[in-house]
Amino acid sequence: MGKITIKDIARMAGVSVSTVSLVLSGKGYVSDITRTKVEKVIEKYNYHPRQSARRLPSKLTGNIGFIISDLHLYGNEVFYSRVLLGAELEARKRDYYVLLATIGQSFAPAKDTPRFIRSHDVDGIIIAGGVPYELIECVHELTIPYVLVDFHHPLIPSNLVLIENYTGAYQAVRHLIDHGYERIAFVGGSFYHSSIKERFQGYQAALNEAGLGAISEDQSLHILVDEETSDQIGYSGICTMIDQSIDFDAVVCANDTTAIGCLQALQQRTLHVPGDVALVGFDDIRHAVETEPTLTTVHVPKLEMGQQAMRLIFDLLDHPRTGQQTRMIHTELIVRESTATQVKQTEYARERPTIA
Amino acid sequence: MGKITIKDIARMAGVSVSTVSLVLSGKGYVSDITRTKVEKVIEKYNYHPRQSARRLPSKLTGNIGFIISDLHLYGNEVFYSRVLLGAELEARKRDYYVLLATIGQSFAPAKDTPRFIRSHDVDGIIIAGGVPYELIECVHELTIPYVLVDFHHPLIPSNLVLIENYTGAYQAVRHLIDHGYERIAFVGGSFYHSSIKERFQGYQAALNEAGLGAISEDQSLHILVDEETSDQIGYSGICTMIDQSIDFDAVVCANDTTAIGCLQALQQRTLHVPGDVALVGFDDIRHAVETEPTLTTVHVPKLEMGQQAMRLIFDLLDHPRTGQQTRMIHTELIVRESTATQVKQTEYARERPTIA
DNA sequence: AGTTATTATCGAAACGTTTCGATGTCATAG
DNA sequence: CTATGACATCGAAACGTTTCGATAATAACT
Repeated sequence: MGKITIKDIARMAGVSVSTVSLVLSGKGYVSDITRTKVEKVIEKYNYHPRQSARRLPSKLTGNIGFIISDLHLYGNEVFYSRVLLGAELEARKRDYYVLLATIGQSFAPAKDTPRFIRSHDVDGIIIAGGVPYELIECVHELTIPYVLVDFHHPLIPSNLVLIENYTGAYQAVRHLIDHGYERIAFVGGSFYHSSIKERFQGYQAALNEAGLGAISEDQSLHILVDEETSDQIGYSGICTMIDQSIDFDAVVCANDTTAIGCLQALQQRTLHVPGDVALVGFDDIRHAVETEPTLTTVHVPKLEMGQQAMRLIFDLLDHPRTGQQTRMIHTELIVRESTATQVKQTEYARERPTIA
Repeated sequence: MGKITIKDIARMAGVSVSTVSLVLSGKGYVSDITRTKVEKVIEKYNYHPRQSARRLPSKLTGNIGFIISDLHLYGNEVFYSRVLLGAELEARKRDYYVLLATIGQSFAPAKDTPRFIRSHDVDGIIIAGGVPYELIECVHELTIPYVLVDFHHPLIPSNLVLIENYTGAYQAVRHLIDHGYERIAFVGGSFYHSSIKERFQGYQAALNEAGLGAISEDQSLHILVDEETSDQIGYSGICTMIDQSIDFDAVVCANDTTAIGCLQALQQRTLHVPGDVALVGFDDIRHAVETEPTLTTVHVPKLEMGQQAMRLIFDLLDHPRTGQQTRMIHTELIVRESTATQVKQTEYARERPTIA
């Protein structure tokens, strides 16, 4: 059974190949009679045009490359997997495919360049999360549009999809202050990832504005380790502060994973959350509702980030002369048990998978 | 800058298009002089043939579809993300791309069929983890090869990549028995996923063989909830057993996620692991080394599973007349703190990301 | 010297689409 | 009655490769 082609359909419908193509694309003029006739044959043989043939005459490939650090995709966080899903959902609408490439921590342009770039197999590129700057520089040289999600290069202007980290952290700290907490610590990883830095700045701003400038400048309350943000950092951060008899009544974390590390350390040192210490995360990963107590955190709509990134790519494809764009994704504080003593009740993650 | 084509290369090297193609593919006869000349031009202009054009004459697309339940990909487990990475690594070697599709818990053939199947855009399909049987039935109807990873249909014979669940669980239980544990419980989820059933059977076999048949048949020691295996099941399973005053000194879990749920419950009820109760997981997910205590578990090489699946697809593509194949992936017991009281030391996950 | 292999190169067809321009048909307006 | 324009259909070129068969030159046999 050799695959059915447009020629077969044309023959069986008694029309020319071009007419079938016209029906397929909905362009040009086709009479209703002919259209129905052709559609019936297409339906009957379950014909679908072959992409590779379809893409040849047009200069496009119908693919978008999605690049992510292996560390981000295969670490504990499901964060970027959901961004990927969002991108895929959006791509689907335009019949585009997403090609995935992971990239290590170091980057050598010749060797590590994702092959879909070398083979001209994508019409656009999405880069999610922190990656080596060299990669961005390399992609910037290309003639195809690209979008950075939750990251950016300090010098190169790019199309961006960013989280409102500053506001999110600000609101989290504000919430703590409103509930009477004062000695609020911050635990996080490397500022290489600008999101972390912005969260820290939002934390400082809220303190300053509440007249707690002393706290915002008290370095003994700031655990800022220069490595990838992780639960390890949270765990050891808390241990350090306790061992050094630092006085704190709340902890704001760079992300949920860190917060979970903090939680473990606090519980191991028999400190009660939120009784002795309140705890706030960031991201609202699924795990945040599975801890005991559940975690107050700043919700980040991951799916939406992926969708926005893909839409931005399409916009750039449709309007090549557009300038650089930045799209902000807004966040929302989700108050759970780790900052408030309430009646416990089963709660589910805010973001349910969208099936399509 | 219109893209460079094979024609441009031919012109600049002063040879025919076919000769350039010959150089590219390494087939046929080309003199060393010509070859070097052509290669130099290719190098100079950084020419790479366009896939869509390349794939047209051949009947193949150069893509492999990877289907996974959204629940598996976006749940807490990183398990199948690593299988995907393994598949991608292997695909890369043959210049194939992996197209990802997620699928919900229910499946309606017309609506939910991944679009790369409808559009004939893949040469083969890998299905990872539990999916609705209808999907397998649908894929089975197709004329392209497909491989099931860590799952199978009870009636349809397929090409399979399976884990040695039985042996793995057997060894885990054996290990517990050897260390004097006797009242060994089993906690797990639905048998819809055959891996879970096999693990349970391995558990029973080890007990029976050690003359502990009474335990292997004691249903009060078997928490078998008919839903997706999760940490919730572990948590509530332990609570149930304790509340009913069931006597147990060890727990074998259907997977690590469940074990982590168990651990939380045990610790909350102030039972010491492994002092009061020993705990064994399955899968060796990254999280297993981040718990306190670290988790004894059965290591499953996830990357290798993906690689094997992709290699199997290629084998089937190369030798179309081959019969159904099943490839077993072997497991290994990793003893950590949750079953033995040892000096604690930092340990890293066994499976480091392979960067390529 | 003549036949046959082997090596080297090339022209042209083929792959399955889209799209451009040509050719008609048929109303409607002048 | 003829010009115009909208509608309908089609043939053929084009997209960038691979591959088949042709041609030719050289080498290796009788």
